Amino acid sequence: MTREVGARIRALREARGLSLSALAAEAGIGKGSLSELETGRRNPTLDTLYAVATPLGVPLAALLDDHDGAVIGGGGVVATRVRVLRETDRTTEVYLLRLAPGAVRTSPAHAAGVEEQLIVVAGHGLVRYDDRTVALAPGDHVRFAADRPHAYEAGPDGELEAVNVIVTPSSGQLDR
Amino acid sequence: MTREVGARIRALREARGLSLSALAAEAGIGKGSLSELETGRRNPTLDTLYAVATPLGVPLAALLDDHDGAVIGGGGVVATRVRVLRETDRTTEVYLLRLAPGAVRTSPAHAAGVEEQLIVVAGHGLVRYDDRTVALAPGDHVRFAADRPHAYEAGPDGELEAVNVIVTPSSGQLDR
DNA sequence: GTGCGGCGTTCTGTTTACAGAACACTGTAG
DNA sequence: CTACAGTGTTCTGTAAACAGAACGCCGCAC
Repeated sequence: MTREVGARIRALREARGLSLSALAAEAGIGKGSLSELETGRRNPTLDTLYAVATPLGVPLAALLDDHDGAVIGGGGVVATRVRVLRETDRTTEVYLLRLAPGAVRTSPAHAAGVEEQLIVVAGHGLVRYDDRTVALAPGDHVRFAADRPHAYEAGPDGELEAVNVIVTPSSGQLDR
Repeated sequence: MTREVGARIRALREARGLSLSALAAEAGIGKGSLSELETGRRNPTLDTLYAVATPLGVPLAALLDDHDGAVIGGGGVVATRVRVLRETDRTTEVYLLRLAPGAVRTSPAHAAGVEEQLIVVAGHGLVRYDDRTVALAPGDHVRFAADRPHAYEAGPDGELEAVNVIVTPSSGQLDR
């Protein structure tokens, strides 16, 4: 996570032809801090992130990569965010999940009212929610409330690939 | 800044009917940390922000409020982000600036290629860039390269209100 | 060759974010 | 009334983010 953010900052900085020292000076932070930040060895503070984003001329979200195409994965699981649609009453996120054979993706409980759906594109596996375990095969569709812990698990003999849609209700005052 | 983020977290938490203790437990952080974070007395770490965003079921950007309608101001200056349009080759941001009488908004140099425009809606003031000082009156329009430090200044006898458009070229690898 | 200015990294002491405990407060049960 | 389980706050020691200095490296001038 910090590694990705750091790499993104370095890419943005180099794209602008700025030296590390120059960006640190513009941002008003120590260049040692920026060096360790870019190499992912620091867990930056909100202040620091903001200080860096400003002279780079990008919104903070660009550093966090919280947009379409974000890749969240790790540990045999790759989740590519295909689409985020923020509407007044709900946010819908679409991911393409790919799990290596045997890999498990566990999710903590989301907020109340969050619903997940899954359509298997390829491979076999399991999804666990509540006390149920449901087998997954290509073409299968699952829908469940995601306000409890749940997990996806790829079968042992092949990659599991699936489309995952998460709908989060906005509970009123999310947007103003 | 930390104050705004904290307030937003508290609003999201209460909207979901979660107690502070419960959210802290779900996020895996100390409840003292969350308390001080929500009251704006802490400058949270990237890890902490991410830990809090996850059980709330929102993307990180929702906590940072890096979207349309964001209010950036402070110190006699209020900047309301009216619109952000992110395209493949450039990002365009539109702000409505309001400066209290005598207030000054200084900007550090943005990245190379960034261009700003200003249309004065009401009031009088000055804009400084390069070595030039240009007077502003209602209806006036200014356009300049923002890759050098620049400043807006409201006149002494009334609020200055203006539309500010900032165009940042994407320099290739910003989006992937 | 010797300087010297720039680069990014690593090192130093100070500040502070962190987890968790102790705390004060409120409502409910008995 | 006391006991208690819940709330959010403030306190305490530890880990780490911070600014800035010191360092090693490279390229260029001379």
